[in-house]
Parts: sequence; structure tokens; C-alpha cells
Amino acid sequence: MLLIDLARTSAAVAADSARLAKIRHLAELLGRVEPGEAEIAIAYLSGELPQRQIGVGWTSLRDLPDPRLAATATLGQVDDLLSRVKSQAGPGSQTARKALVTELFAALTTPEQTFLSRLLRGELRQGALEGVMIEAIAKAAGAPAAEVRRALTLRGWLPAVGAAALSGGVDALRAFRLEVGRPVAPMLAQSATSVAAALDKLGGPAAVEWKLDGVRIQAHRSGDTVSVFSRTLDEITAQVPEVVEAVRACPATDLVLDGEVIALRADGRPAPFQITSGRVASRTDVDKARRTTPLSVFFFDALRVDGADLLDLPGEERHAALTRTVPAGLIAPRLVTGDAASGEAFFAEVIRGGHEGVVVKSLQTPYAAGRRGAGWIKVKPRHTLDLVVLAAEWGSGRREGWLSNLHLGARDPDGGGFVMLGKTFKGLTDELLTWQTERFLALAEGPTDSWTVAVRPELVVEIAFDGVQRSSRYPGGMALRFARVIRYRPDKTADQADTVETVRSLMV
DNA sequence: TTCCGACAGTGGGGTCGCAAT
DNA sequence: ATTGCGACCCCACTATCGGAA
Repeated sequence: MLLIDLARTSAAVAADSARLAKIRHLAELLGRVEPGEAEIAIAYLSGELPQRQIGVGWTSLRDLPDPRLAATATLGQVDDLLSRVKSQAGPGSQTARKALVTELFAALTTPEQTFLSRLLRGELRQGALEGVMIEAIAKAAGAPAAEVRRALTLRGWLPAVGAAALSGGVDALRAFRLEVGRPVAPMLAQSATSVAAALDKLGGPAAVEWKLDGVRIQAHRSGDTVSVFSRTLDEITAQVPEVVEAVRACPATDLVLDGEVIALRADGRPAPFQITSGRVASRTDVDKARRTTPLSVFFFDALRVDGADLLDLPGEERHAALTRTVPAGLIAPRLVTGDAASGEAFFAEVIRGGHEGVVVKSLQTPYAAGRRGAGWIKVKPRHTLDLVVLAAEWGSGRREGWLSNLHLGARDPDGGGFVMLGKTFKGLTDELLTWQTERFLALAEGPTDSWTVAVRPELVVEIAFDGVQRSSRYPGGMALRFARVIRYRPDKTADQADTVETVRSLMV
């Protein structure tokens, strides 16, 4: 199959807003792809690469060569070249990558260049990624989408699942099994504003469990062999020896566990997320990193214990298996309750302990990738501040033509000015985007660069955030984590905004 | 007919490792 | 030695479609 076929399909998908029409376009293409190229086609049209990452980003894709007029590139050829790009390493590799990318793009027509460039930048913008591709695979293979989803949970990689479905139908999908040593797609959580709301959503007793502000891990053990994977299914075994040892110490020798690693201080309270994140990312001298910043692991789910696959069992049965297998000190603390008051009290206690929040978990739901079923619901406390808009950046994609990303500042009573604490683009409706674009242009003090418009510091906006972290980027030495807009405060003037000192008092 | 679950899109701060400067 | 870049850790929110109620 030619790359131009995918480029055309992608354009057709983008042109139709109806999801069913997108699915039709994708399924039609899947119906005529050869088995040997199915994985490539599925990967590209769901916005990913078979190579996962190839070391080429936005910057490397500037100034591409002139396009050709004839479309001749096959999927196999493109895939081979991208593999060569990925394999470059050592001194001169960036130049070599760039040369290969240039060679590749020089062989493509304009629509092919557009498609591939978007794909490599991770901005396909066709309104269809994995979720829609699942439906398209189901349609093309004549199989229920639920079977595709189940296989995806077990296999963790949609192109492999899709290729199997296209060639072998439902039987091939049902043949996927949990394999120890191969990561499973992790189950994710929805969110709610309170434990009571979460319990209400689940409609009955549920487990209220510590949510640790660390890094998600999945541990596999077969005999003495232990592998640990990240949320994106990258192998991180070498970076987390504490997890390997903890799993080896369990009595069961055939295991798949889901959990979180976190750096705890000597007093048992959690270290800031930056510390845990840095520790897990360290690969060069793990022994030294380990001495400085030891990791603790807390498991909260068991997907396999001693030959038994547990994914389809209710949450409570999986948890029972976990408690039978793993020492109590390695299990995330939880309270099973249907009572909102007890749940809220437990939540308050977890927060007093310095932790991030809780996850309220259904006792019934099986383990499934993605957010389907809403079996897990996270609850975190929310802080708010009234801050001043210092500048705004022009948006991209569907926000093109709108001033979107806000620069936020706290009042500095000493200096008389404002100290920038970060940016946010979240929480804005289209209506608000329209309003603020007009308003900012009226308050403009001229662009600071081609995409930023500085405004007179007069508008006060209420901002929600999860916490204040240390920052080397901003002048106050601190930045807001997960900042989002709640509402503008036309009733307030800039001299009534919150101060830097207030923000500093919130820093852990 | 209305409601709501799932999805895609739009970006946020921070850290590490590596190549280039 | 420093800087720029890619990759990955954490992520919240709105708009939209279409099946469920």
C-alpha cells in the first residue's frame, strides 16, 4: 500500500466531523491493506509509529525539502526509513537523522509530507486516534468492538491487535492472553470533586484507597525474572531495583501486579513529586540515586497470581488475591465503605498525611484499559487563587485566532508589580476565548514575541491548581501545578489579587 | 427528546540523557 | 561546561458525537 492512500484517508477522516463517517473511512482502508502492512497502517492512522519514538520532533521538521509530484512511497519503505532514523546513535547522529528525514520527505508529495509531518509531530488532527481506530478495526474485521478492547488491554498495543483481527477475526482476538513479561494496558481513573460524589457515582459500597503522588508501575514476575513497566509500557526495571526486590520477596513466583512507586522522606511523608520523578528517570548511577532517594512501592491490584489470570474478576476478588500474596506493608492502605462521612474522614486523614488524595474503586468492575466503566474515580483537594493576567499566547489548531494560553501573576506588595507563576489554557470555553481575545487586544501593551501578547495587568482571574512546586523557570522560584481557569473576577481589581506570600505559604 | 459516556484536542511544569555548541 | 532537544513523568479541561435512557 502507498503512503498516499493513508494521507487521502486521513484527509477524508479529518473532513468528516461525524464519528461514524470517520470509522467508515478507516474501515474501508483497513479492508484493502495487505497483512504485512496492517500494523503500519493502523499505527499511522491512530497517530503513532511502530517504532514508538524515533528521536525526531517539532524542531527537526522545520524547513522540509520541496515535494515531488508523483506519489510512489510504500508503507514498507517509509517504515524502513523511520527505523533507520531511530537506529542512529552517538556523535553525528542528529545530523544523520536530519539527513534521513530530508531524504524521506524529498521522496514525498505535498499531501504525503503534510500527513507524515503531522504524524511525526504527534498532531494528526483528524479527530480520530486509538478510540476511533478500535471501532474501525471492529467494523473491518466483523468483530465486536468489546473484543478488540479486551485484546488491547491484554496485548497493550493496538496495531498488533488490529492486524490479528483483520487476518483472523474474532477467534484471533480471543486468542490474546495475558503474558507474564509483556505489559498490559493500565486501567485509568475518572475524577470527582468529593468522595461523596464518587461513592454516589458508583452507587454502593466501594474501596477508598490512598492516591500516592508518585509514578505508576506494573510488575511482572516469572520465577526469578522480574520486569517492571511504566504507564506507557516502557520497561523501567533497571531504574527501580526496590520494586524488583519487593516482588522477589513475595511467596508467589508467577505474578502481575499494579502499583505506584514513591520517594518517602525519613518521617514517612511523601517527597515532592519532582523528587520521585527524577529518581525514576535516573538511569546512569542507580545505586547512588537509590542511596540518596530510596523508593517505596505500594501495590493496589493483582492481575495474575500463580497461574490464574484475574483481570475479569471483580475488583474485590483481585484485591483479596493481592492481600494473600503481597505483605500488608506493600499494599496501598484503603477503607471499604458505603458511608460518605467515613469516606470523607478517610480522605481528610490521607491529605493530613501529605498524600495526593484517594481513588474510590468499585468492588465489582473487572480490570480494563482506558476509562471505560468508570470503575475507578480519583478525588483530590483543589486550591484556588485570584491571579492577574500578564500576557496571553495565540492558540493553535482549533484555537487558532484566539488568544489562549494565559500568563499568570501574583501581586508583589514589596516590588509593586507581579510575579509570574505559570501559564494555563485549561477551563476556557469557546465563548470565554472569544471574549478574552477581544479584551486582551484592548489591553495590549504590544507583543513580546511573535506568539505572545503582553497585556496591562488589570484582569483578575480565579485559578484552581493542585499545589505549588519549586521552579527554576519562574522568578519567584515557584510554579503552580495543573493550573486551570475557574472564572474571571470582574468584581476584583489587580490590587486585590492574591500575593506572592500567600502562594509561598502553600509551597510544600 | 434529552442525557451522558467516551474521545480527541490543547496545551501545562519538571526531569533526565544525549548531541551539539 | 552549557544549551537545546526529545522523551517521558505527572496531568485538567471543553467540544463533540452518538448511543442510552
